[in-house]
Amino acid sequence: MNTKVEHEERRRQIAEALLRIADTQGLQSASMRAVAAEAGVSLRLVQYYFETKEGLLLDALARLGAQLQDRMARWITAAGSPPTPRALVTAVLACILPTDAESRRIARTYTAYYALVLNDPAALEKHGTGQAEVLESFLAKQLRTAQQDGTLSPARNPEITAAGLAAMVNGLGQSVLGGQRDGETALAILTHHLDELFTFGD
Amino acid sequence: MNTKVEHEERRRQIAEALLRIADTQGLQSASMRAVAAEAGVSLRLVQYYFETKEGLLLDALARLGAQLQDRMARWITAAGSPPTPRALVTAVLACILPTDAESRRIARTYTAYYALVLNDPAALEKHGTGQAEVLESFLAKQLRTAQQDGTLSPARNPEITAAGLAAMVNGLGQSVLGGQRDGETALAILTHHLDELFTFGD
DNA sequence: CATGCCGTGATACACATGTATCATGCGAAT
DNA sequence: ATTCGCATGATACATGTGTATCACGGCATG
Repeated sequence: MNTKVEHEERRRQIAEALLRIADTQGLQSASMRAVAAEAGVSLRLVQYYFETKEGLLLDALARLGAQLQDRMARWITAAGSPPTPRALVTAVLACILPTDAESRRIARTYTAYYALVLNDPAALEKHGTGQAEVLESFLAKQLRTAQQDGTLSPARNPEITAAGLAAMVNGLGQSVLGGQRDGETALAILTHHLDELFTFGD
Repeated sequence: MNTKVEHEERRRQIAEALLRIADTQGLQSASMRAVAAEAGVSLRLVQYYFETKEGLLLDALARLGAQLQDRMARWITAAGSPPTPRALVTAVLACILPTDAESRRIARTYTAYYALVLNDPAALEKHGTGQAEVLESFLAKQLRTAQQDGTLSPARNPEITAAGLAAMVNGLGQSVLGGQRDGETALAILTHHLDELFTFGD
C-alpha cells in the first residue's frame, strides 16, 4: 500500500516539526497550529494524522527516544573494536552530554518533556521512561567487566557507581542547558571524574 | 506605616500561593486566576500587588531561593560545631536532595522554574541563577580545607570535584522527582560516593 | 454509472489566559 | 465637610488553545 507509507511519512514530518519547535521554543509553544505551520501543512492534517494532541506528543517522544538510541549506537561503535569497558562508558556518557548540535537538541527536547511529565502524573509515564534504567544497568555491566579486567577497583559497587555516573551526566547536561557552563567544560569534568574512577593498580 | 507591612504580607501570601500551585500542579497551571483562588483573594488583587505576571513569577522565585538558603543554613548548623569539611559537604548536598517534604517541594518548584527559563532566554536569568556557582565554590573551599586536614587526597582538583558533586546531586534529585528511585536510595548513592571520595590515608 | 470512503480544507465553538477598564468604598488631609 | 488617593471588586476584551463540524474532491469498488 502506498497510502500506508505516505501515512508514516506524513506522521514523521509532523512529529519532527513538533520536535523542532520543542527544541527551539519549548513544548509549551508547540501548539497544534504552530506544529502545522512548522510542518507546512494545514491544522486539519495534524488533527487527522494524530487524533489528539497527546497522541502527537507521545509519538514525537518515541521518535526522540529512537534518535537518542541511534546516537548512542553510533558513539558505541566509534569507541573502537574491541572496545575497553572504560571506552564504552566514556562513549555512552559523553554522547549524552550536550556538546554538539544534535546532543543539545536532544537534551533540550528531553528536558521539555521532563518538565511536562512532572506534573502530568503518569500520563506519559507509560511510554517507558525506563530508558534511564537500561542506561544504568549497561554502565554497571561495563564496570563489572572492568573489575574483571583489573582496570577498576573491586571495592567499588558497580550498580551504585553506575547510578552516580548517570546522575552526574544528567546534572552536567542540566548545567550546560542552563548556561552555567559550556559543553566542553562539562565534558572535562566528566573525564576528570572517569580518570579518578579508573585509577587503580598504578 | 501599617499599610507597608500589610503590603508585604499580602505579597507574601500571594507569592506563596503561587509556589504552592507550582509545587502541586506545575507552573503552567499557575494562572493569575488560580493563584488568586489559592490565596483566597480576588484576581484584581493579584494584579494590584504584582502589576504583571512576570513580576509575580520573579518575586515568588526570589522567595523560593530564600527558602532554600534558609534550609541550607539550618542543615549547616546541624552539621556540628566545629564541623569537619566532610560533614559540611555532606550536609549541604544531602540538604538539596529531595528526601523530605520540604526538599521535595523546593526541588519540584525549582524544576518548574528551570523548565520555564530554558525557553525564555534570559528573561528570568537576571534574577541571579548564580546560586549554583556559589554552591560549587563553597564545596570547592571545603574540599581544599579537607586536603589541608589530610582527609582528602591532594591529587584531587577541588573545583572540578565540586562541580561533579553538584551535578551528581542535581541529577540524583532529578531522578527522584521523576520517580526513578526514592530519596533514600539517592542519598545512599551520594554517601557511597562521598565515602569513596574521602577515602585517603587509610 | 453510482456509492461510499479517504484525504483535505475552511471555519466554528467553547474555554482559558493575561491584562485593562469602570466603579465603589474608605480613610485621611485640607 | 469635601476632596483626594489608595484598596478592592466586577467585568470586559483580545487572543490563543484544543477540538469538532461541515463541505468538497478523487478514487476505487459494487
